[in-house]
Amino acid sequence: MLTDFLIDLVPFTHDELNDILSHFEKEQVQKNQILIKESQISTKLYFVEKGIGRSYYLKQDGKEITQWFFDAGNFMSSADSFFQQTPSLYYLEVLEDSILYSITKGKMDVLLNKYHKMEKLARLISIQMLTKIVHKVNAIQFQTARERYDYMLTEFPNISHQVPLGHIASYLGMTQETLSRIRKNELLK
Amino acid sequence: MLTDFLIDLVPFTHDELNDILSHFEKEQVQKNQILIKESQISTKLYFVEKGIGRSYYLKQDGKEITQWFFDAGNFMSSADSFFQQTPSLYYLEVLEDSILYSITKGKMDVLLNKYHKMEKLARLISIQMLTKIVHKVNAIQFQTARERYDYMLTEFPNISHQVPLGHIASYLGMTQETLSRIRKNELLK
DNA sequence: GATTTCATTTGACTTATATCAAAAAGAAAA
DNA sequence: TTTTCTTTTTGATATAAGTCAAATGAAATC
Repeated sequence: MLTDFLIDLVPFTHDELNDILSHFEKEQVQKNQILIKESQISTKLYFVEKGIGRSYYLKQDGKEITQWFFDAGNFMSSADSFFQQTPSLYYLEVLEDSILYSITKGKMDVLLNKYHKMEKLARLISIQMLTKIVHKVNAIQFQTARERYDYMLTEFPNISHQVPLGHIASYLGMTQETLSRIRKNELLK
Repeated sequence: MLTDFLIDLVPFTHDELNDILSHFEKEQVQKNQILIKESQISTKLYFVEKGIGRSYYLKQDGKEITQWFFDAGNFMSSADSFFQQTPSLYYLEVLEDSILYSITKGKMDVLLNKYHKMEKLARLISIQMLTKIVHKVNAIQFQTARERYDYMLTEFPNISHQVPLGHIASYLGMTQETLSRIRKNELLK
């Protein structure tokens, strides 16, 4: 699955691909395990082979705000913390028992320096993330709570019914109660 | 200024830098000129030497929503449209008489293929943009109208008093009237 | 300087969503 | 099964921000 993801973006040769994959490690992590805490500097980038992850932060009043969901088949990270080695703005956790492939910052730098194509890959992934987050901003900035939920259903169809209501509500910038009411009305439509 | 921006991110040699700069063109554009329209595929990436730009889109009811401001000293583009050659989600316009340096997609591809370091530069710029937009989402998602305005003042101190009120209001996801009232109260503080 | 045009402010009223509190439903543990 | 704990739903009320409309102010044009 990771292999497919990589060659879809950049035409690596067989040898290059094997070299790159050998820098990753397979990790089995259990539900609710935290991969990075807020203010820590991220040392690893993850690819979600199986499972679901999310990033979140705590408001002053202690409430968790989900910032992003990471579905299987995607990279998962506090991207700016990993690439720029700055303190993470988020916690990163796994919401179910999951299988991840991880690569350390050191090994990633080796690959980025060794392969021109690897830099290209990293650029393409960054732009993909940028595009996705732009979609989220557009959905959240000027839409009603109901329209935001519709965005959620199209952007994360799998996730929408697999994670606690409160996580989704905070991701969409609304309260749990509001989301519960929206879902109820959605059925009556 | 463009030169400084580039060498700050990647240590290009003198020759590399000259080669890269020779692929850019200087453009003088007038206030309110539109650089890309929604649904067009972006052919150029711009660097703002002098002036201010913004990206925006139209809601169904015809209202303009500002998506981003581009201050002098930054790249300006519909990034996903330029790099992925997909239809732009936005209009891109200049808000004052400006001086821009532009590079076409074709020339950019030449540079990206020629220089490993150029790919790195593009990656770093993409991640910078990603970081900035993440900050915006955080500000907008769960803060009051007043707090959002405070974010605006810190992220775009120069711009906050140089562009029409309505542009800023829609950027922050509030109405013009609300922003006007916030500014009034801000003075009384 | 007067006039038209565009941008901002102010006021009165409405509404979507938040908040607070409690009940119901579902899941996990005993 | 029963008990306990967690998550979701429902109800009543409050409030921040939106809408509509008019007034004021500033800039551009005659």
